[in-house]
Formats: sequence, C-alpha cells, structure tokens
Amino acid sequence: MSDTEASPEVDARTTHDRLLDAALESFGTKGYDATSLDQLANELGVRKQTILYYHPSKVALLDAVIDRSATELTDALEDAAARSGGGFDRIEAIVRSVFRLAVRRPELLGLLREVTRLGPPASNRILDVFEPMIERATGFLASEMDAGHLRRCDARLLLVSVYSTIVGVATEVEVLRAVGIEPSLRSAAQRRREVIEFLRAALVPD
Amino acid sequence: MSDTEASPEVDARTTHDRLLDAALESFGTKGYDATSLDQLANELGVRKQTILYYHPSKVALLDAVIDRSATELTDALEDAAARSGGGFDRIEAIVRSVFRLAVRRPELLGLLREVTRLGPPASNRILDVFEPMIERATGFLASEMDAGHLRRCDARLLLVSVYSTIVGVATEVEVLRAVGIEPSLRSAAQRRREVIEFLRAALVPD
DNA sequence: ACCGTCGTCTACCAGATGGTAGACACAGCG
DNA sequence: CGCTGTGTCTACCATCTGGTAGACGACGGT
Repeated sequence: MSDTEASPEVDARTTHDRLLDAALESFGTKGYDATSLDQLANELGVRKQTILYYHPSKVALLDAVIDRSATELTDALEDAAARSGGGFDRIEAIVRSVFRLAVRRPELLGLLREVTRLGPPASNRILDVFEPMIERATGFLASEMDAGHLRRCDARLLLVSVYSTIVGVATEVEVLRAVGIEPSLRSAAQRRREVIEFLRAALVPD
Repeated sequence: MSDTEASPEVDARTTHDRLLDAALESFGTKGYDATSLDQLANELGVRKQTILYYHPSKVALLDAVIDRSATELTDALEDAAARSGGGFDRIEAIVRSVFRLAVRRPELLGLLREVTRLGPPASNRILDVFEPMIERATGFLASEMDAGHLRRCDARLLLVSVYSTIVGVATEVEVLRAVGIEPSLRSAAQRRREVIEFLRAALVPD
C-alpha cells in the first residue's frame, strides 16, 4: 500500500494495461477470431509469452477485456442516467453518452457487438455486469409509461428496439457508407440529433 | 439445354448448391473467420479440395455466397415493396418480410451483418447489388415526406435508423436473451408487432 | 476404342496459431 | 550473500489453416 510497495505494481500495471488496451482495440474492431496473440504481442513490442504470463489463454484475455469494458460501459451509462432528469430527458442523455462513446471509444461499442455475436460464454460474462442496469432500465421505462410520459408498450421490447437503433446508427459504419454518409464528427452530431428526434417521435405520446 | 444435357449439370449443381448453402449457413452464423474449409468439407461429406475445385479460394467462396444471398435478399424486399401500397403500409410490408426472413432464413440476415462487419471488399460487393434498392428506398421516403405521409427528416439517416431497428430486433438473439426473451415463433410475432407500432409512432405524423 | 472434361480424391506443404517448458535478469529481503 | 518472486525472454510443439500438384475414375462424344 506504501509508495515503495506500489511502484513495482505501477510498472507492472503499465505493461498489463497496454496489453488490455491493445486487446480491446483489436477484439473490438477486427474481432476475436481475427486477432492473434502473436500480432497483438508485436504491436506491444513484446513476445507472445508475456501476454500468456498475464492471462493464461486467449479466452482468459478476452474475459479480462470484457470485464474491464463492461464496467466502463455501465459506468458511463449509469453516470449519464444519474445526471439526467426523468422522462424522455433521460433517454436523450443516454443517447448522447452512447454517441460520445462511439466517437471517443469506438472499440468499446465494437466489443459489445462482438461479444453478443460470439454468444455464450462470452455474452453471459458481459450480461452478468449489465443485468442490474437492464433491470433498472426496464423498470424506468415501465414507470414512465405508467406516469404517461412515454407511450405504452412492452418495456423489454422497447429497450431492445432503442438499443438496436442507437447502437446501429452510432456504429454501423458500412451501413452509413451504403447510404452515402462518410463518418465524421459533424455527421455523428447530425446522426445524434436525428436519432434523438426519431426516438422522441416514437416514444413521447401526444 | 436438352434433358440429357441438363442432367449432369443437375448433378453438379446439387453438390455445388449444397456447398453454397453450407457456406452461407456457416458464414452467416459462426462468421467468416470462424469457418474453416476443412470443417465445411466435413459437413458436406467431401474433401476440402472439392470446395476449392468450385471456388479457387476462401474469399472467392465468400464472394459467391454474397452474390447469391444479396440477390435473394433484394428479391424478397423488392417483392414485399411491390405487393404493398404506399405510405407506412409499404414500410410495414418490409418489416414483415424481414421478420419472415429472420424466422425462415436467419443465415441470410446473419451474413448481411457479417459482411458489413468485415468491411470492404466484401461490403462493397454486397453494396453493388443493394445500391439501386437503397436509392429507391430513400427516394420513396423523401417523396412520402413531401406528400405528408411521413414525418419530415433526413431520408438517408431515417433509412439507417429503420434498418438498425428492424434488423436488430429481428436478429440480435443475445440482446433478446439479455432482457429475458427466449427466441420463438410466438416471441418473433410479438416483436414484429411491437416494432411495427414503434416505427408507426416514429414515422407517421399527427 | 480413344480422348477430354468433370468431379473427386490422396498426398503434401508452408505458414500461422494457441500453448508449454524452461532459462535468465533483476529486484527486495533475510 | 543467497533465496524467492516477478516479468520477460528463447526454444519448441502439435494442430490447424488455406492452398498446390497431380492421380484416378466416370462418362459422353467422335
């Protein structure tokens, strides 16, 4: 706990953190299968065995990356939710925070996609962290419907719809290219605005 | 063209078609990287070299699968659009046909996802086939907005939003599991209904 | 009867992949 | 000084990967 005790740990964590960052980057953009330990090691200027020293296998590394990213994601979303008001205002705050992530940490959302694609056991791992937040989100939606702030419908399905819409518009680069939109900061801001209006129209009654 | 000329072609096409089906299935569900030619060959009861006889490389096989699937997808959607009326009715028809695909040919939508994930050159290949349809879709949306049948907004971004929502709700099995929905025919029908209402609220003015 | 083509096969191969075993340097500590 | 633990390395390895070379049988046309 003292400084002299901590300093070797700091050195260790520096390398280890670089590894986790690089792994997140690669898993989140190229995908798990398309990432090899050798290539990851090269990027770090290190041998593959150094990776396997910290994490005994490739899936163990993936698990570690998932755990780290899951808490970062939930923290960002919980934070946005906490700062926001009620009703549609909170949904707008969530959308904004997802777009901020899409611009600043695209690998995080990429990893989320990749993990849902891989299915169990990876998806179960991220689900464990997300579940409480999902629970609270559906609760929030349901109570806002009761209060008449949101159009009434199945809260769980609404959550999936909103998730798909936001994450899709924020991250699906190739689909954007398909309709002739080159990703940029300006286009991201416009997409954010449009998706918020889209959701407002879909969700707010009257 | 005669029967005697056609029958050997029929034999040939039977094997070749089985290959394309198996490749589509595997690329669309497990992903391109996670699919190996050996394993594909085993499923077919055939040696890897037979695959490479029909398609000289793995990417060539992917290209062939993409081409075949792209036309099947566009055919299904164009057909749904052609049978439908105007305004939101057409959008509803599209949603229904996507859900029908999600139930009956989930690999097709899975491949679509996989291809947009892989990026160019694969995504360009599918884009070539989709582009005219995308062009007509944005034109349709724009003209329906002009006619006052749809809420006014950026047509291209609207298309991306709708695409993300539909395909997400129709295919993201793990996300559905996350909110406690086990995929089934009945749940698919409910999801379809809810997503249609969601889109109707978002798109139809007044 | 012969030839060419088509589909499939066996036999290989070079390279990459995830992973094991073990040596070496270096630090803190008794 | 020597012991011990930590981080990194070299050296290997079995397996799998996409891909090449070439043989073999079946079959239709001439």
